Amino acid sequence: MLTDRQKSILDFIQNEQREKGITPSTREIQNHFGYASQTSVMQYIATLERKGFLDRHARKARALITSSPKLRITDIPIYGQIPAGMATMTEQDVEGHVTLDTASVNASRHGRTFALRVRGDSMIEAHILDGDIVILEDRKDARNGDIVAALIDGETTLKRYVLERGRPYLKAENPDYPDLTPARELRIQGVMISLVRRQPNAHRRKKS
Amino acid sequence: MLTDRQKSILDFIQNEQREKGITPSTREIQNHFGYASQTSVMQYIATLERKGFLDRHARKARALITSSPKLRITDIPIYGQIPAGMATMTEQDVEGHVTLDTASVNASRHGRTFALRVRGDSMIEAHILDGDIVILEDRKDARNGDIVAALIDGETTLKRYVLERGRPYLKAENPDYPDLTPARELRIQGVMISLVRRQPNAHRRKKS
DNA sequence: ATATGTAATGTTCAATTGAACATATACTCG
DNA sequence: CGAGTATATGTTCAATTGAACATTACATAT
Repeated sequence: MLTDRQKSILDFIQNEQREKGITPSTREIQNHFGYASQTSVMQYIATLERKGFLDRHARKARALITSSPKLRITDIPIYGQIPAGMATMTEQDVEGHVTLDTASVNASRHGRTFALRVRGDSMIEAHILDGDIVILEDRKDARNGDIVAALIDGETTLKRYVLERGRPYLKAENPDYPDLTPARELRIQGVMISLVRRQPNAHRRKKS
Repeated sequence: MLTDRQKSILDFIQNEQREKGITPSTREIQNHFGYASQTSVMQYIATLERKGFLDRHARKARALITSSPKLRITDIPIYGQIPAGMATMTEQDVEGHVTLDTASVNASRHGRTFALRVRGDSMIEAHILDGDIVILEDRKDARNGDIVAALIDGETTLKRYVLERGRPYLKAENPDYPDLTPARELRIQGVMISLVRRQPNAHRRKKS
Protein backbone atom coordinates (compact mmCIF):
# COMPACT_ATOMS: atom_id res chain seq x y z
CA MET A 1 0.00 0.00 0.00
CA LEU A 2 2.83 2.40 0.88
CA THR A 3 6.41 2.44 -0.27
CA ASP A 4 9.17 2.45 2.32
CA ARG A 5 9.83 6.12 1.78
CA GLN A 6 6.19 7.03 2.04
CA LYS A 7 5.85 5.02 5.19
CA SER A 8 8.82 6.62 6.91
CA ILE A 9 7.50 10.06 6.09
CA LEU A 10 4.12 9.16 7.51
CA ASP A 11 5.80 7.71 10.59
CA PHE A 12 7.81 10.87 11.08
CA ILE A 13 4.71 13.02 10.88
CA GLN A 14 2.84 10.84 13.33
CA ASN A 15 5.75 10.71 15.76
CA GLU A 16 6.21 14.45 15.72
CA GLN A 17 2.55 14.91 16.39
CA ARG A 18 2.65 12.49 19.25
CA GLU A 19 5.78 13.89 20.82
CA LYS A 20 5.47 17.60 20.20
CA GLY A 21 1.75 17.93 19.87
CA ILE A 22 1.94 19.63 16.50
CA THR A 23 2.45 18.29 13.02
CA PRO A 24 5.70 19.25 11.32
CA SER A 25 5.88 21.82 8.55
CA THR A 26 7.04 20.77 5.12
CA ARG A 27 10.44 22.31 5.81
CA GLU A 28 10.85 20.40 9.02
CA ILE A 29 10.11 17.19 7.19
CA GLN A 30 12.48 18.25 4.46
CA ASN A 31 15.31 18.88 6.88
CA HIS A 32 14.72 15.70 8.82
CA PHE A 33 15.10 13.62 5.70
CA GLY A 34 17.78 15.84 4.22
CA TYR A 35 15.91 16.78 1.09
CA ALA A 36 17.25 19.74 -0.80
CA SER A 37 13.78 20.76 -1.82
CA GLN A 38 10.41 21.00 -0.19
CA THR A 39 8.76 19.84 -3.33
CA SER A 40 9.79 16.30 -2.52
CA VAL A 41 7.88 16.58 0.70
CA MET A 42 4.92 18.13 -1.06
CA GLN A 43 4.77 15.16 -3.35
CA TYR A 44 4.82 12.69 -0.50
CA ILE A 45 2.12 14.57 1.32
CA ALA A 46 -0.01 14.62 -1.80
CA THR A 47 0.46 10.89 -2.22
CA LEU A 48 -0.29 10.12 1.39
CA GLU A 49 -3.37 12.25 1.18
CA ARG A 50 -4.53 10.60 -2.01
CA LYS A 51 -4.10 7.20 -0.42
CA GLY A 52 -6.10 8.28 2.57
CA PHE A 53 -3.40 8.23 5.21
CA LEU A 54 -3.37 11.94 5.72
CA ASP A 55 -5.90 14.67 5.79
CA ARG A 56 -5.20 18.33 5.28
CA HIS A 57 -6.51 21.80 5.61
CA ALA A 58 -5.18 23.23 2.41
CA ARG A 59 -3.15 26.40 2.59
CA LYS A 60 -2.97 26.41 6.33
CA ALA A 61 0.17 26.05 8.35
CA ARG A 62 0.92 22.77 10.05
CA ALA A 63 -2.50 21.62 9.05
CA LEU A 64 -1.64 18.01 8.43
CA ILE A 65 -3.92 15.57 10.10
CA THR A 66 -2.71 12.08 10.63
CA SER A 67 -5.66 9.89 9.97
CA SER A 68 -5.32 6.44 8.62
CA PRO A 69 -8.87 5.24 8.07
CA LYS A 70 -8.60 2.48 10.62
CA LEU A 71 -6.80 4.62 13.14
CA ARG A 72 -9.39 7.34 13.09
CA ILE A 73 -9.69 8.76 16.53
CA THR A 74 -12.78 10.24 18.00
CA ASP A 75 -13.33 12.39 20.95
CA ILE A 76 -16.45 11.14 22.58
CA PRO A 77 -18.27 13.50 24.92
CA ILE A 78 -19.39 12.04 28.20
CA TYR A 79 -22.76 13.31 29.27
CA GLY A 80 -23.68 13.29 32.89
CA GLN A 81 -27.31 13.54 32.11
CA ILE A 82 -29.34 13.61 28.94
CA PRO A 83 -32.10 16.06 29.77
CA ALA A 84 -34.66 15.47 27.06
CA GLY A 85 -33.39 14.48 23.68
CA MET A 86 -30.22 14.37 21.71
CA ALA A 87 -31.03 17.72 20.21
CA THR A 88 -30.92 19.47 23.51
CA MET A 89 -27.57 18.13 24.58
CA THR A 90 -25.25 21.04 24.97
CA GLU A 91 -21.68 21.56 25.90
CA GLN A 92 -22.73 22.30 29.42
CA ASP A 93 -23.86 18.76 29.98
CA VAL A 94 -20.51 17.42 28.94
CA GLU A 95 -18.66 15.92 31.83
CA GLY A 96 -15.52 15.07 29.95
CA HIS A 97 -14.26 13.17 26.98
CA VAL A 98 -12.98 9.75 26.15
CA THR A 99 -10.64 9.61 23.26
CA LEU A 100 -10.34 6.39 21.38
CA ASP A 101 -10.19 4.94 17.95
CA THR A 102 -13.42 4.09 16.24
CA ALA A 103 -12.18 0.58 15.53
CA SER A 104 -11.93 -0.50 19.16
CA VAL A 105 -15.17 1.19 19.88
CA ASN A 106 -17.10 -0.65 17.22
CA ALA A 107 -18.53 2.52 15.78
CA SER A 108 -20.46 2.45 12.59
CA ARG A 109 -21.27 5.55 10.67
CA HIS A 110 -24.95 5.44 11.37
CA GLY A 111 -25.04 8.07 14.02
CA ARG A 112 -23.26 10.28 16.40
CA THR A 113 -21.31 8.66 19.18
CA PHE A 114 -21.58 9.74 22.77
CA ALA A 115 -20.93 8.33 26.20
CA LEU A 116 -22.65 8.09 29.53
CA ARG A 117 -21.25 7.45 32.93
CA VAL A 118 -23.21 4.63 34.50
CA ARG A 119 -24.83 5.23 37.84
CA GLY A 120 -26.09 2.39 39.94
CA ASP A 121 -25.85 -1.31 39.46
CA SER A 122 -29.05 -2.05 37.61
CA MET A 123 -27.09 -3.61 34.77
CA ILE A 124 -24.70 -5.59 36.90
CA GLU A 125 -25.64 -8.92 35.39
CA ALA A 126 -24.74 -7.56 32.00
CA HIS A 127 -21.38 -6.82 33.64
CA ILE A 128 -21.83 -3.10 33.53
CA LEU A 129 -20.77 -1.49 36.77
CA ASP A 130 -21.37 1.74 38.58
CA GLY A 131 -18.89 4.25 37.23
CA ASP A 132 -18.34 2.54 33.89
CA ILE A 133 -18.38 4.68 30.81
CA VAL A 134 -20.80 3.31 28.27
CA ILE A 135 -20.35 4.37 24.69
CA LEU A 136 -23.46 4.62 22.61
CA GLU A 137 -24.52 5.42 19.13
CA ASP A 138 -27.30 7.84 18.47
CA ARG A 139 -29.68 5.44 16.78
CA LYS A 140 -33.36 4.78 17.20
CA ASP A 141 -33.45 1.35 15.63
CA ALA A 142 -32.67 -0.77 18.64
CA ARG A 143 -32.82 -4.53 18.20
CA ASN A 144 -34.10 -7.07 20.61
CA GLY A 145 -31.39 -7.63 23.17
CA ASP A 146 -29.54 -4.37 22.60
CA ILE A 147 -28.56 -2.36 25.61
CA VAL A 148 -29.94 1.10 25.20
CA ALA A 149 -30.08 4.46 26.89
CA ALA A 150 -33.70 5.48 27.07
CA LEU A 151 -35.69 8.33 28.44
CA ILE A 152 -38.23 7.31 31.04
CA ASP A 153 -40.01 9.92 33.10
CA GLY A 154 -37.48 12.58 32.26
CA GLU A 155 -34.54 10.44 33.32
CA THR A 156 -32.05 8.62 31.24
CA THR A 157 -31.56 5.00 32.10
CA LEU A 158 -29.47 2.24 30.70
CA LYS A 159 -31.46 -0.93 30.15
CA ARG A 160 -31.76 -3.91 27.89
CA TYR A 161 -34.25 -3.47 25.12
CA VAL A 162 -36.47 -6.51 24.88
CA LEU A 163 -39.17 -7.23 22.35
CA GLU A 164 -41.83 -9.60 23.55
CA ARG A 165 -44.66 -10.46 21.22
CA GLY A 166 -43.95 -7.30 19.29
CA ARG A 167 -44.08 -5.09 22.37
CA PRO A 168 -40.90 -3.51 23.64
CA TYR A 169 -39.97 -3.04 27.26
CA LEU A 170 -36.84 -2.22 29.19
CA LYS A 171 -35.25 -4.92 31.25
CA ALA A 172 -32.89 -4.26 34.11
CA GLU A 173 -30.09 -6.75 34.40
CA ASN A 174 -30.47 -7.02 38.13
CA PRO A 175 -33.28 -8.90 39.87
CA ASP A 176 -33.58 -6.12 42.42
CA TYR A 177 -34.75 -3.71 39.76
CA PRO A 178 -38.12 -3.76 38.07
CA ASP A 179 -38.59 -4.00 34.35
CA LEU A 180 -39.94 -0.86 32.78
CA THR A 181 -42.88 -1.07 30.47
CA PRO A 182 -43.39 2.21 28.73
CA ALA A 183 -46.61 4.02 29.59
CA ARG A 184 -46.96 5.28 26.07
CA GLU A 185 -43.79 5.78 24.12
CA LEU A 186 -40.26 4.61 24.42
CA ARG A 187 -37.68 7.28 23.66
CA ILE A 188 -34.46 5.52 22.82
CA GLN A 189 -31.45 7.81 23.02
CA GLY A 190 -28.80 5.46 21.84
CA VAL A 191 -27.58 1.90 21.48
CA MET A 192 -24.58 0.70 23.43
CA ILE A 193 -21.61 -0.22 21.31
CA SER A 194 -18.76 -0.21 23.75
CA LEU A 195 -17.63 0.19 27.32
CA VAL A 196 -14.63 1.68 29.05
CA ARG A 197 -13.84 0.96 32.64
CA ARG A 198 -11.19 2.48 34.80
CA GLN A 199 -10.18 -0.19 37.20
CA PRO A 200 -10.36 1.19 40.72
CA ASN A 201 -7.12 0.88 42.60
CA ALA A 202 -6.98 -2.00 45.00
CA HIS A 203 -5.62 0.20 47.76
CA ARG A 204 -4.99 3.85 47.96
CA ARG A 205 -2.23 5.05 45.76
CA LYS A 206 -0.25 8.19 46.35
CA LYS A 207 0.67 9.25 42.89
CA SER A 208 -2.05 10.46 40.61
CA MET B 1 -8.53 30.75 38.24
CA LEU B 2 -9.61 31.98 34.82
CA THR B 3 -11.78 34.94 33.93
CA ASP B 4 -14.82 34.32 31.74
CA ARG B 5 -13.09 35.76 28.72
CA GLN B 6 -10.01 33.67 29.24
CA LYS B 7 -12.11 30.58 29.66
CA SER B 8 -14.10 31.10 26.49
CA ILE B 9 -10.92 31.63 24.53
CA LEU B 10 -9.46 28.44 25.92
CA ASP B 11 -12.69 26.61 25.14
CA PHE B 12 -12.63 27.88 21.59
CA ILE B 13 -9.09 26.70 21.07
CA GLN B 14 -9.85 23.28 22.47
CA ASN B 15 -13.01 22.90 20.44
CA GLU B 16 -11.29 23.86 17.23
CA GLN B 17 -8.58 21.34 17.93
CA ARG B 18 -11.13 18.66 18.61
CA GLU B 19 -13.26 19.38 15.60
CA LYS B 20 -10.75 20.34 12.97
CA GLY B 21 -7.69 18.58 14.26
CA ILE B 22 -5.59 21.72 14.28
CA THR B 23 -5.37 24.61 16.68
CA PRO B 24 -6.57 27.98 15.42
CA SER B 25 -4.24 30.79 14.46
CA THR B 26 -4.35 34.05 16.39
CA ARG B 27 -6.29 35.63 13.56
CA GLU B 28 -8.88 32.91 13.56
CA ILE B 29 -9.40 33.43 17.26
CA GLN B 30 -9.51 37.16 16.67
CA ASN B 31 -12.21 36.87 14.05
CA HIS B 32 -14.26 34.41 16.03
CA PHE B 33 -14.46 36.80 18.94
CA GLY B 34 -14.66 39.86 16.76
CA TYR B 35 -11.55 41.53 18.07
CA ALA B 36 -10.20 44.32 15.97
CA SER B 37 -6.66 43.38 16.86
CA GLN B 38 -4.64 40.26 17.25
CA THR B 39 -2.85 41.69 20.17
CA SER B 40 -5.86 41.01 22.31
CA VAL B 41 -5.55 37.38 21.43
CA MET B 42 -1.83 37.44 22.04
CA GLN B 43 -2.44 38.69 25.52
CA TYR B 44 -4.95 35.97 26.26
CA ILE B 45 -2.62 33.33 24.96
CA ALA B 46 0.21 34.68 27.06
CA THR B 47 -2.00 34.62 30.12
CA LEU B 48 -3.30 31.14 29.46
CA GLU B 49 0.23 29.96 28.97
CA ARG B 50 1.43 31.61 32.15
CA LYS B 51 -1.37 29.98 34.07
CA GLY B 52 -0.49 26.62 32.65
CA PHE B 53 -3.55 25.98 30.51
CA LEU B 54 -1.71 26.21 27.26
CA ASP B 55 1.62 25.24 25.94
CA ARG B 56 3.32 26.68 22.92
CA HIS B 57 6.10 26.28 20.45
CA ALA B 58 7.13 29.88 20.15
CA ARG B 59 7.33 31.39 16.70
CA LYS B 60 5.73 28.47 15.01
CA ALA B 61 2.44 28.50 13.23
CA ARG B 62 -0.58 26.97 14.90
CA ALA B 63 1.70 25.71 17.55
CA LEU B 64 -0.68 26.06 20.41
CA ILE B 65 -0.96 22.96 22.49
CA THR B 66 -3.98 22.50 24.60
CA SER B 67 -1.70 21.07 27.16
CA SER B 68 -3.51 19.51 30.04
CA PRO B 69 -1.63 16.26 30.33
CA LYS B 70 -4.98 14.52 30.44
CA LEU B 71 -5.48 14.96 26.74
CA ARG B 72 -2.40 12.93 25.95
CA ILE B 73 -3.11 9.98 23.74
CA THR B 74 -1.42 6.62 23.74
CA ASP B 75 -1.30 3.75 21.37
CA ILE B 76 -1.58 0.60 23.38
CA PRO B 77 -0.51 -2.66 21.78
CA ILE B 78 -2.78 -5.63 22.29
CA TYR B 79 -0.94 -8.86 22.84
CA GLY B 80 -2.62 -12.08 22.02
CA GLN B 81 -0.20 -14.01 24.09
CA ILE B 82 2.66 -13.05 26.36
CA PRO B 83 5.15 -15.84 25.74
CA ALA B 84 7.59 -15.47 28.61
CA GLY B 85 8.26 -12.03 29.89
CA MET B 86 7.80 -8.46 28.93
CA ALA B 87 11.26 -8.39 27.47
CA THR B 88 10.42 -10.95 24.85
CA MET B 89 7.29 -9.29 23.63
CA THR B 90 7.80 -8.42 20.03
CA GLU B 91 5.82 -6.79 17.33
CA GLN B 92 4.80 -10.19 16.05
CA ASP B 93 2.74 -10.87 19.11
CA VAL B 94 0.83 -7.67 18.65
CA GLU B 95 -2.71 -8.35 17.65
CA GLY B 96 -3.74 -4.75 17.25
CA HIS B 97 -3.88 -1.46 19.03
CA VAL B 98 -6.26 0.45 21.17
CA THR B 99 -5.82 4.16 21.08
CA LEU B 100 -7.07 6.17 23.98
CA ASP B 101 -6.20 9.00 26.26
CA THR B 102 -4.18 8.22 29.31
CA ALA B 103 -6.74 9.91 31.52
CA SER B 104 -9.58 7.53 30.74
CA VAL B 105 -7.21 4.67 31.05
CA ASN B 106 -5.98 5.63 34.48
CA ALA B 107 -2.37 5.31 33.44
CA SER B 108 0.40 6.41 35.72
CA ARG B 109 3.92 6.89 34.58
CA HIS B 110 5.29 3.93 36.45
CA GLY B 111 5.56 1.56 33.57
CA ARG B 112 4.74 0.68 30.06
CA THR B 113 1.13 0.16 29.18
CA PHE B 114 -0.08 -2.81 27.21
CA ALA B 115 -3.26 -4.72 26.66
CA LEU B 116 -4.45 -8.31 26.55
CA ARG B 117 -7.49 -9.82 25.00
CA VAL B 118 -9.23 -11.90 27.62
CA ARG B 119 -9.95 -15.50 26.86
CA GLY B 120 -12.34 -17.53 28.92
CA ASP B 121 -14.64 -16.51 31.70
CA SER B 122 -12.47 -17.14 34.72
CA MET B 123 -12.86 -13.55 35.82
CA ILE B 124 -16.55 -13.26 35.17
CA GLU B 125 -17.42 -12.33 38.72
CA ALA B 126 -15.07 -9.40 38.44
CA HIS B 127 -17.19 -8.51 35.41
CA ILE B 128 -14.46 -9.22 32.94
CA LEU B 129 -15.76 -11.14 29.97
CA ASP B 130 -14.37 -13.31 27.24
CA GLY B 131 -13.18 -10.99 24.49
CA ASP B 132 -12.69 -7.95 26.67
CA ILE B 133 -9.52 -5.97 26.24
CA VAL B 134 -7.78 -5.52 29.53
CA ILE B 135 -5.29 -2.71 29.81
CA LEU B 136 -2.38 -3.26 32.13
CA GLU B 137 0.62 -1.49 33.38
CA ASP B 138 3.98 -3.18 33.38
CA ARG B 139 4.57 -3.18 37.10
CA LYS B 140 5.72 -5.85 39.48
CA ASP B 141 4.42 -4.29 42.66
CA ALA B 142 0.93 -5.70 42.71
CA ARG B 143 -1.19 -4.99 45.76
CA ASN B 144 -3.60 -7.25 47.49
CA GLY B 145 -6.78 -7.26 45.45
CA ASP B 146 -5.24 -6.05 42.20
CA ILE B 147 -6.12 -7.90 39.06
CA VAL B 148 -2.92 -8.99 37.41
CA ALA B 149 -1.63 -10.78 34.38
CA ALA B 150 0.74 -13.45 35.58
CA LEU B 151 2.81 -16.18 34.05
CA ILE B 152 1.92 -19.64 35.27
CA ASP B 153 3.34 -22.69 33.56
CA GLY B 154 4.28 -20.73 30.47
CA GLU B 155 0.82 -19.31 30.07
CA THR B 156 -0.42 -15.86 30.79
CA THR B 157 -3.54 -15.68 32.88
CA LEU B 158 -5.57 -12.89 34.30
CA LYS B 159 -6.32 -13.38 37.96
CA ARG B 160 -6.85 -11.49 41.15
CA TYR B 161 -3.72 -11.15 43.24
CA VAL B 162 -4.46 -12.03 46.85
CA LEU B 163 -2.14 -11.85 49.81
CA GLU B 164 -3.03 -14.20 52.63
CA ARG B 165 -0.83 -14.21 55.68
CA GLY B 166 1.95 -12.73 53.64
CA ARG B 167 1.72 -15.39 50.95
CA PRO B 168 0.43 -14.44 47.53
CA TYR B 169 -1.79 -16.57 45.37
CA LEU B 170 -3.92 -16.03 42.30
CA LYS B 171 -7.64 -16.15 42.66
CA ALA B 172 -10.02 -16.79 39.79
CA GLU B 173 -13.22 -14.81 39.97
CA ASN B 174 -15.31 -17.79 39.02
CA PRO B 175 -16.14 -20.65 41.36
CA ASP B 176 -15.61 -23.14 38.53
CA TYR B 177 -11.95 -22.28 38.35
CA PRO B 178 -9.34 -23.24 40.93
CA ASP B 179 -7.14 -20.76 42.70
CA LEU B 180 -3.52 -20.93 41.72
CA THR B 181 -0.87 -21.14 44.34
CA PRO B 182 2.51 -20.64 42.80
CA ALA B 183 4.82 -23.63 42.93
CA ARG B 184 7.81 -21.46 43.47
CA GLU B 185 7.65 -18.00 42.06
CA LEU B 186 4.94 -15.73 40.85
CA ARG B 187 5.81 -13.82 37.70
CA ILE B 188 3.56 -10.83 37.52
CA GLN B 189 3.43 -9.29 34.07
CA GLY B 190 1.25 -6.34 34.75
CA VAL B 191 -1.46 -4.80 36.84
CA MET B 192 -4.87 -4.09 35.35
CA ILE B 193 -5.75 -0.43 35.16
CA SER B 194 -8.54 -0.35 32.67
CA LEU B 195 -10.87 -2.28 30.42
CA VAL B 196 -12.37 -1.79 27.01
CA ARG B 197 -15.27 -3.85 25.76
CA ARG B 198 -16.80 -3.91 22.35
CA GLN B 199 -20.40 -4.68 22.87
CA PRO B 200 -21.36 -7.60 20.67
CA ASN B 201 -24.24 -6.85 18.37
CA ALA B 202 -27.55 -8.17 19.52
CA HIS B 203 -28.28 -9.58 16.10
CA ARG B 204 -26.22 -9.85 13.04
CA ARG B 205 -25.41 -6.58 11.39
CA LYS B 206 -24.36 -6.17 7.80
CA LYS B 207 -22.00 -3.25 7.99
CA SER B 208 -18.68 -3.72 9.69
C1' DA C 1 -3.61 59.12 43.66
C1' DT C 2 -1.29 55.52 42.14
C1' DA C 3 -0.08 51.27 41.14
C1' DT C 4 -1.50 46.73 39.10
C1' DG C 5 -4.03 43.51 36.29
C1' DT C 6 -7.33 42.83 32.61
C1' DA C 7 -9.20 44.18 28.27
C1' DA C 8 -9.04 46.25 23.82
C1' DT C 9 -7.34 48.97 19.45
C1' DG C 10 -4.34 50.07 15.30
C1' DT C 11 -0.32 49.36 12.87
C1' DT C 12 3.85 47.38 11.08
C1' DC C 13 7.38 43.86 10.38
C1' DA C 14 9.59 39.71 9.56
C1' DA C 15 9.64 34.89 9.93
C1' DT C 16 7.17 30.86 8.74
C1' DT C 17 5.06 28.23 5.53
C1' DG C 18 2.45 26.08 1.60
C1' DA C 19 2.42 26.00 -3.19
C1' DA C 20 3.77 26.14 -8.05
C1' DC C 21 6.92 25.61 -11.98
C1' DA C 22 10.44 23.53 -14.73
C1' DT C 23 13.50 19.73 -14.76
C1' DA C 24 15.85 15.22 -14.13
C1' DT C 25 16.74 10.16 -12.96
C1' DA C 26 15.40 5.57 -12.16
C1' DC C 27 12.19 1.82 -12.25
C1' DT C 28 8.30 -0.97 -13.71
C1' DC C 29 4.68 -2.52 -16.84
C1' DG C 30 2.88 -3.53 -21.15
C1' DC D 1 10.15 1.78 -26.76
C1' DG D 2 6.80 4.72 -24.35
C1' DA D 3 3.71 5.58 -20.54
C1' DG D 4 3.27 5.92 -15.81
C1' DT D 5 4.94 6.33 -11.20
C1' DA D 6 8.12 7.22 -7.50
C1' DT D 7 11.88 10.00 -6.33
C1' DA D 8 14.59 14.14 -6.20
C1' DT D 9 16.46 19.21 -7.17
C1' DG D 10 16.35 24.49 -7.46
C1' DT D 11 13.87 28.50 -7.43
C1' DT D 12 10.34 31.87 -6.72
C1' DC D 13 6.05 33.76 -4.88
C1' DA D 14 2.43 34.92 -1.99
C1' DA D 15 -0.38 33.88 1.79
C1' DT D 16 -0.29 32.85 6.53
C1' DT D 17 1.04 33.87 10.84
C1' DG D 18 3.36 35.24 15.27
C1' DA D 19 5.21 39.12 17.40
C1' DA D 20 6.20 43.86 18.83
C1' DC D 21 5.11 48.71 19.80
C1' DA D 22 2.46 52.62 21.30
C1' DT D 23 -1.98 53.84 23.36
C1' DT D 24 -6.45 53.80 25.71
C1' DA D 25 -9.83 52.33 29.14
C1' DC D 26 -11.56 50.36 33.31
C1' DA D 27 -11.73 48.17 37.21
C1' DT D 28 -9.67 46.92 41.98
C1' DA D 29 -6.53 47.07 45.49
C1' DT D 30 -2.94 49.79 48.12
